[in-house]
Amino acid sequence: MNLLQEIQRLSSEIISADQLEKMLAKSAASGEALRVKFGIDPTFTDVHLGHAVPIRLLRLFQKHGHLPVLIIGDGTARLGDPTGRNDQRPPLTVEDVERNAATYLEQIGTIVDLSEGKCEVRRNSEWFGAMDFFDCLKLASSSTAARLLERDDFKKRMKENLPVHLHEMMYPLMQGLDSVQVRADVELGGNDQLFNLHMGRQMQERADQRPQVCITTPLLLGTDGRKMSKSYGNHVGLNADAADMYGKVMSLSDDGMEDWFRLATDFNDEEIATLLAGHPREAKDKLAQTIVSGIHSEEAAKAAAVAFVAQFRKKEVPDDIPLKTVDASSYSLPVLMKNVGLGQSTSEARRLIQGGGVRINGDVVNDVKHKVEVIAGEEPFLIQAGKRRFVNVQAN
RNA sequence: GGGGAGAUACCUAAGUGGCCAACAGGGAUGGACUGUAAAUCCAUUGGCUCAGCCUUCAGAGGUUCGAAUCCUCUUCUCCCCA
Repeated sequence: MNLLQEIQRLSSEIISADQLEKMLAKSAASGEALRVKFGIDPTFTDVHLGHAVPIRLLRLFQKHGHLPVLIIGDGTARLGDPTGRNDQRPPLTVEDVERNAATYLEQIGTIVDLSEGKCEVRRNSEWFGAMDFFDCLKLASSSTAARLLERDDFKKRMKENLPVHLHEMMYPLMQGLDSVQVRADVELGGNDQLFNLHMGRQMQERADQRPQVCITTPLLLGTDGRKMSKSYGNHVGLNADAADMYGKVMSLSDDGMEDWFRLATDFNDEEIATLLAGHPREAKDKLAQTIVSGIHSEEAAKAAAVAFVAQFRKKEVPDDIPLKTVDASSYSLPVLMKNVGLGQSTSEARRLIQGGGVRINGDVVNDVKHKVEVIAGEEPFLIQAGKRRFVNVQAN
């Protein structure tokens, strides 16, 4: 498989493949690396496996000698890419943005080599911070309302009578200006970024630059088959610990495995076909171990797999249970549970108890009035809530 | 600027004076079954010192024995006209 084919395997749309082919050929001949732009907005801290798909593609370019240009959207973060949610994002402070950016780079660094000369990291506040209102007007004049309203997300919201704020409409222009500023040859982005990527092309043309090739990557769906999102809890965070990550992948629906193998591992198509032909559980174990190995280590992945089997198939109690201490006293169970973090409120704990989901030292307790004596100097005892929350409790 | 419609719990969405902590669906959580898959079934889904009490229906006031429901003002959104 040549590079172009490999790129195509990991992408859903390339504008245009012909242009990319020519660029690659030219670059190979001249030895001049392509500048491959990828932008991220440090609006939150959790980068998940879905975000990793374009980053893995970026790594592919890097492996072939091209230069990743990572844009930290510390300017655009001020507004956040419009998503159609109508909740107002609280404005991020400079510190938030910096902290998020640092976390992002750390997590991205597990996939792409960020070292000097191998990668270029830019912040778009570099140019946005220097613009005054008249510059903004000039930026705004580079497109039209009709053009911007073509964007799916805006179109949809207009149709549903939801607000579309003016500043949101500036977002694609800002992202486009990034491309002009860094003279991108190629820009990568998720499926939903196509419009923004196009805007970069258009704006580069206006600035007399060669328009970038736009490549979008398929959306990696969450473990439940819906869009991967932290708010659905169906995501696999890149900063999750090995055990958690392994467990999350194991909860993936069978239908999702093929995509996950292709987009989140390095197996080739034949290997994937072979794996999928076997027992789904075995295939998923392979998938989970491979993903955990890539981000943590092979040993961590093996350990996670062993612990997982023990805990969920043999229903054993895991080894590393957090120990919480409370004042020695007599507690009603719901209150004690809330105090040790098993539940947000006593009402929630009460529900868990009534639902039969609470065990003390292995025995189900379904009496909400159950009293627990925590006595100084005694061995800790175990409270389990649901399948996977364990806490040891002891008097402090 | 003028006129009209609307804001209900995580989401969608009923409710137009007492039967409302608020129908229904989704989601989520717990349980059964299992491969922490899917499908299915059951329960729960504001808080608390839990047979009771307290705080919720955009916000602030008001009417009433009693308001998510009626009135006034405010904020926000959408539509039509200018």
